[in-house]
Amino acid sequence: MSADKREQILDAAEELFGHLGFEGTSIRALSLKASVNIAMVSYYFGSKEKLFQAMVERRAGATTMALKFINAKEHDPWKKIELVIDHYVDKIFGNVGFQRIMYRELSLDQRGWITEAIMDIILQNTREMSSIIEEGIKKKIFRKVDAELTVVTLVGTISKLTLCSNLSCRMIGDKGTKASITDETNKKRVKKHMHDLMKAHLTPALKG
Amino acid sequence: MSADKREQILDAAEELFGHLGFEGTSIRALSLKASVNIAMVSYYFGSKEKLFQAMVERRAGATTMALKFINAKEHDPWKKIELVIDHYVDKIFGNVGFQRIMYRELSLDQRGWITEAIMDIILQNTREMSSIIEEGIKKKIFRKVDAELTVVTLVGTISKLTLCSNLSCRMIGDKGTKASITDETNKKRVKKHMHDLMKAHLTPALKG
Amino acid sequence: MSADKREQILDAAEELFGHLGFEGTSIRALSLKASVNIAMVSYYFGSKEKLFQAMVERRAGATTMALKFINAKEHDPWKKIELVIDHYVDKIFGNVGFQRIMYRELSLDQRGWITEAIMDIILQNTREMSSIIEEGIKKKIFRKVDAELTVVTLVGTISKLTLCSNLSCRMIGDKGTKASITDETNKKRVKKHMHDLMKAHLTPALKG
Amino acid sequence: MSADKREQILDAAEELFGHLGFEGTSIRALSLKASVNIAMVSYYFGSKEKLFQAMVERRAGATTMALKFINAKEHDPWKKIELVIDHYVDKIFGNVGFQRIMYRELSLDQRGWITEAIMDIILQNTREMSSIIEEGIKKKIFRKVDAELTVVTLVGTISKLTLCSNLSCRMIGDKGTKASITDETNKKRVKKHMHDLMKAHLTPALKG
DNA sequence: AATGAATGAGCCTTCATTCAT
DNA sequence: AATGAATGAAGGCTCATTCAT
Repeated sequence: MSADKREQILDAAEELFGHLGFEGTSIRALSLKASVNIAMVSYYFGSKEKLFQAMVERRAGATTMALKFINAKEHDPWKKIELVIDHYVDKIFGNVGFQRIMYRELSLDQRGWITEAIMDIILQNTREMSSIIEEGIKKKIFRKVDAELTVVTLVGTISKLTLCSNLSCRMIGDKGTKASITDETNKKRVKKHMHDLMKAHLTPALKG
Repeated sequence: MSADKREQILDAAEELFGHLGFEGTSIRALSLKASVNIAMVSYYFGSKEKLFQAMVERRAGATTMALKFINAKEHDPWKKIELVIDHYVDKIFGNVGFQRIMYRELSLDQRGWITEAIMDIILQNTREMSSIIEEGIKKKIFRKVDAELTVVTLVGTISKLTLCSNLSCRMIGDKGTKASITDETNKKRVKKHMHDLMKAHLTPALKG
Repeated sequence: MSADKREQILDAAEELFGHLGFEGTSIRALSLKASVNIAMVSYYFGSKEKLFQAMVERRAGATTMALKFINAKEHDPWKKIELVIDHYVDKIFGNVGFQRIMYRELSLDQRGWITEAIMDIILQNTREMSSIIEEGIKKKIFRKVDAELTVVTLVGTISKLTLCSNLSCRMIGDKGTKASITDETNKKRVKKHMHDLMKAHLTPALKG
Repeated sequence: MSADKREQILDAAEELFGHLGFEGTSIRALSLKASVNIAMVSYYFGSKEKLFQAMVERRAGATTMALKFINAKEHDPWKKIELVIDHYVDKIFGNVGFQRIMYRELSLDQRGWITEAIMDIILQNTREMSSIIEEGIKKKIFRKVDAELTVVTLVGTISKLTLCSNLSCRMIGDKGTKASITDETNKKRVKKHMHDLMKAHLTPALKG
């Protein structure tokens, strides 16, 4: 059955591209991992590059329009920020592999055709975040901060943790434990830190 | 002259590895860029991997022990944080290419031997930062925050900006201008944001 | 319907083999041209080689026994030669594609099994021609020429024109016109030349 | 040494392309035949197609301007025709392999870039022949024949013999002997036939 | 009868590296 | 010290063919 093997290849691609990079992953290794014949990649996707593209698009479809829902709801900005942080951490921590692929690709000058696609995926979410902060500022509920860089801080903190998970594990301590950066304990800790940080950052200064 | 060609190769390596990745850079392209014979890479460095290692080590030497100086001085924690931010932004923004290489390498499972080396370089600095924050907390000058994750935030914000410079330019606005993320205006804006963020984040809450 | 698709494949084969050669024609291209499924070639013919064989045999059947009729009739040698030339030119000019395939195949050392089949087709006709000339010589109506090489001349002249049609167009002039080598005007010109040549070549020398 | 292996490859190319065709010849077979590493073809020529081109150009250089010499000399047209036939037969019979490659390539629609080059080589010679015949006609030494088609006859007869040597051997008899079409005996026979044919064809008719 | 999926061998090319000079 | 030539492995991809339905 077609759909089966196609998915096997896409899964293998996500894993291998994530760990070894595009150039570091051979079609032979891919077909071995997916337990399919080496010719199936060309058969289903046409080429290695098109497989990469298909893999990005598959994941992109599931990633987009995630935060719109939150922003649309009639919460006050504080609640929205809280929800956004929780949602974003859950989403990113739940899909570390693909995150790596996207950010690595953004840092390369190969395959320019995909940069735009990836940026669109990311910008869609960051713009939602920006608009929440700007709304809070306009309503005088938030302090007048640099909204765009605040989003960078939010996104950057979480990216840092997931992209360099080995490094992050060593940075945030618990040296003895071999816990993954994405386990529940860490997830809670990160959410708490982000809530705390945003609370302090966005709360207007007291008068007098 | 030996030293000359060695440096030419290392320069070419930094540029090409930065733009195309390790696997995406061929020794042929490297030797062309460096204007040396193709056999020189193996001749001087032994192999492509060892060239990579040499390039990392060259840059690492110039990068390490940068923040120790600040921490040693007898500033109060607030001043130290301020200095650290300015210094760190300057340093990272001044060497975007090598940053990319390091972080991309950390996200790959190829060449495990180098991960440790890179982590050491990074951890050296982040630990300095951590110790500043923890000192401030102990002295009750700073609020009792998650020191380690605060460092992640600091480092993550700046990494985000430099690693995905195209994306960042589109995130932080000034849509009309084609300004680089690392130009002076942006550098000042980033420093200001970080100062502002840390001020709000670390200032102890007023007593009731 | 079976017969239909078989013919479609054979037609496509004749065209593609003619233009691209046996090795240069892929089964994929073939099935696309014939608008049939890619598996049909193996299904109907067993293999690419057997399809080639079938195509040769189909055309061979229609080609053979063409000149026998002329030789059998009770014409005098001069009339026979005239008829043979006209008939041969008509036949060859009317089927340039297959001619190309045959002669190209004869010049290759691939697929030896088919060489014999093709040679039989060709020899059948050239022997008829030989026998006409030899009959004329025996009857002292023709000069004592090298009958076999005379046939080579006859056949070679026409082969040359059809096999390298682009070249021939440029050789026989009318530079301005983009006329095909096989159009009516050229056909008449070629027949006239061949009649003229054979007349001069075969007419016995005057005595005294 | 460079020149050595380059020549070995070109020699192997001429032989294998001649016998198996361009598509029918693999680089592996080529490198085996030439006793060089498989990567040397790309190293010296860049690609299979460029090797083909180089092979054609090498032979073309040696082939061109062969007949000009004859035409320039101050012979009468009869002597010139005689010399041309002898020279042409010698040349073509001495290089059957390359002839095959050229004519096969002319009959294919692959690699259009080379068709022009080959046609130039051939046309150079045929135009010399044409001019000789036309000169003879103008001087009333030759009969008023179709000069261009006469050249086609001349060239076509010889092409026929060399391109389909197996066939030709069976056409021109001596069935018992396994003699090559290009051996001395056959060469003489062909020259004699061509002289004889041209004599008869070009001699003006006697006046009444 | 007819097909889309699947196969493994082979294609040409480029790779990092080593050799002879 | 430095190089152009040479190597064998591996690269992505296409091939003719067969399988399961």
